[in-house]
Amino acid sequence: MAETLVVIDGYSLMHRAFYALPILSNKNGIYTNAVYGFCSMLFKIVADYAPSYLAVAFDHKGPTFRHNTFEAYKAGRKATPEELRPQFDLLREVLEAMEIPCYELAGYEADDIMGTFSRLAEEKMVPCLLVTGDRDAWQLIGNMTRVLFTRKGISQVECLDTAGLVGLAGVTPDQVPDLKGLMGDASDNIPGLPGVGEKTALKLLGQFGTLENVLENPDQVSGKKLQATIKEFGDQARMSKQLATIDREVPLHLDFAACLLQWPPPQKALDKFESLEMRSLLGRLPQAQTNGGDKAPVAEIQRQRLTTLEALADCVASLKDPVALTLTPDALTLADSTEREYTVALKQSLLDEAEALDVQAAVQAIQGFLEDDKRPKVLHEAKKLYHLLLTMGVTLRGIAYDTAISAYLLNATAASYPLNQLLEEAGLGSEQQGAAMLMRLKSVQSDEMAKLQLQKLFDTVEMPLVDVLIEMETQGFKIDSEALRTTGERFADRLALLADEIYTHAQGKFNINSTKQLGEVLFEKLSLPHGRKTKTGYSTDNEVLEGLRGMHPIIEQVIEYRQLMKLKSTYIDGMLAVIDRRDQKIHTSFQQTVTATGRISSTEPNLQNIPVRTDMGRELRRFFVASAPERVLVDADYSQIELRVLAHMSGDATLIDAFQKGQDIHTRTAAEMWGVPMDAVTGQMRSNAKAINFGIVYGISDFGLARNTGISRTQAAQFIEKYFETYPGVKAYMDEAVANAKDAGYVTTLLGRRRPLPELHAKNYNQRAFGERVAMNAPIQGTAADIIKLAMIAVNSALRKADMDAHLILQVHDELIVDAAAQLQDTVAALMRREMEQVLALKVPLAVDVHAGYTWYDAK
DNA sequence: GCGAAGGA
DNA sequence: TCCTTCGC
Repeated sequence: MAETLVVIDGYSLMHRAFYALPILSNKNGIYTNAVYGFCSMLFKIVADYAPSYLAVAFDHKGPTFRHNTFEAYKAGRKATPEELRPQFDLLREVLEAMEIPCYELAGYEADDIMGTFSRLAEEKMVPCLLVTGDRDAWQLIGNMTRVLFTRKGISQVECLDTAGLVGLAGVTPDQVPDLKGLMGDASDNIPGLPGVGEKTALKLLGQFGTLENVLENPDQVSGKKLQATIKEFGDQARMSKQLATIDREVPLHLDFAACLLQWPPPQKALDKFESLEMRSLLGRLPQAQTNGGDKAPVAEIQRQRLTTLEALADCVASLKDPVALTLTPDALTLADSTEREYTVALKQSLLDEAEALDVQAAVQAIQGFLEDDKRPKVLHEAKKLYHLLLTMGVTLRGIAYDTAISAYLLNATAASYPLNQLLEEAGLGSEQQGAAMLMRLKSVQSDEMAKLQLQKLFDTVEMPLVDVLIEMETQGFKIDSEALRTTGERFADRLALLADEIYTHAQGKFNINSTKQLGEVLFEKLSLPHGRKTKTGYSTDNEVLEGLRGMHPIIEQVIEYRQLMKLKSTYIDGMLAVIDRRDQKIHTSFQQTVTATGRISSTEPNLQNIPVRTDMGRELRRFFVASAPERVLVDADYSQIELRVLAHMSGDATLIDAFQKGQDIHTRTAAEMWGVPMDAVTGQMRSNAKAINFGIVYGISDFGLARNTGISRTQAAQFIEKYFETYPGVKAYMDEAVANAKDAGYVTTLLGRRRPLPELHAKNYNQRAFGERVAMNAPIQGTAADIIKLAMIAVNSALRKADMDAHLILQVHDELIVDAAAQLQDTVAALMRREMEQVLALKVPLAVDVHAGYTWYDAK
């Protein structure tokens, strides 16, 4: 088609886009999903139809000529959602930048403008394509005019010409207003004939051709009731038809020359996409014009449907490694590096149920492939898939590439890594999420990782770690649930007693767990002096309560109540709730793509925050036991790993010396800071030095240090200064780390793990200061995380190589726990110490403490 | 500092 | 959602 005019119904398409896409906001908190969807659709139309002219028509706010005819026209429409409304102005900005004209006119709707456009186009013999979800526009279809109808969401569209319309709706374009006049339209509040729906209306039009003919010959209509309706409501039907009839003579100058489409769009539009974080759109523009340039064109994927288990089995046998695989409730898809995707529809799918295969059967058909570790697999969130397949009796092996983990290495600060978003960001669109797209994503990510030198970290640390984490999760941690339950009951009794005493002192019952109510009781009813306030009331945290100790007997009881409550609810009831009935074990989930620093986290339950600091809390570790009576737990933890890493990375002579001599680091720090011999360091001095070392490790501010030690902020700042004088190498390293980070926009660990730091260029001082602390701290904590990950891989591999009856079951940041046969206790202890200490050579030795015992309490 | 969790 | 508390 030589030249085509495309006119888009802006309001309609924005609505479709808005409801089709999740409400996403960009980093400035601006909602952009509808604008994005609109543009995505626009891009697709341009790609598919290559129009010469393009315009967007909008409804004008305020009444239209239709309201003069019928007051209630479009009454009762839902208000535009809060998240959508501001996007219309944004869309206009985008369209302006693309130099695409927008038309609207007081008193008219987008339909009328489209109708006028299409009349003009027909007069000029220019083919015209109208894009809208509004069925009214179907009446505009003609020789030169077609309607692109958004069926569902924005991905499915249908291009309708006259024949297509007759096939779809059973009416000709001319009859569309008649149809609506008869049946009405609830969404526009057009009445039509009462009791006449689509079926009756179509029947009548089939018989009489037009609405007028129907109204003039009511007696020829079958059915007494219908005849009466037609006689009584004839005028209403005429008016309804009139309302539904599009005005093709809008008094508006429609300038085709102004609609001449620029493609690719001008640079200012590309900048606009960039600023709105719609970079993926850029990748869909013609090659020569893109900014970055090297995005692969999104080629068509050839899909092949597999409908038998035999075909599925043949398929995996024929695919070249590595093989990408996705499994959703709807479908199993497979692909290798060729551009073909094999799809198996699954039973749960509502569509094609007859032809669909059973998941279990499909998985079993390729069990050999799934369990073959010699067949590398590309997956998204592989660990999740592993557990899913395990419930079907299949052990997933050969996990070679996880796109979620790759995305995490490329940007560790994202909130999550959903596949559709990754595809979108990679410029691959978000609609198709099968194995072929997964394969393409891998290739985009691999290029990115190569550029950022993350390949080695990915291949030698993160991917091998997946198998280790899987094994740990599968092994689980045995719990003495009987004893745990008994203790829970004891705690409950004690809590009830405490509550009673607290109520007596408060002269009345209240909810002690409610900080609001507790604050009111303490600071209003009992008139105790209140300290800090939070946003919503008095602060009642432990620090405040400790300050009130001795002022009222209720205080100590509240403190004890708080502690017991925490222990009972989180650690007793919380653990009891997640013990696997089959094996009396807790199987935590390790998250590999969550923390900004590179640590792993543990959920459902969190086994990385089991109490150890207080005596009562530590007692709970007695319920975490070896998996059988003749077995033991071997617990190995790195001593001061972060400070050792700091010594290595900063090269500070004093710090290195301290560790090489195996000295107590806090005592040495105190001795250096106050210029006294180590044996003259008092408990207070050591404890202050410890607080500063703690602050260095966790990147706290002078403000935070002051809070933790109870000294003033100024004094804390002086302490920090003094620390830096003591360790000038550390000071120099920290300064350089911040300067480098400001320059590069990110920091890295020893193994090259990256953390982006946009905060460093924030206008706000606090944000910037925060960024600086992160720049100093993240490489330290992140490197420590790298090291223990290496250690996990090394320990696991050594245990497996020696085929020992011993398994890693837990990691707590600087600590690894192995469940082992009792006779292996010393062997395993030695193995763990060796592997952990030797995993990486630093300028200072890595020291590991190892303990063993039947319970976790005894193994510390 | 980070992350997980419970309770209101 | 906020507050609090547990670990590293």
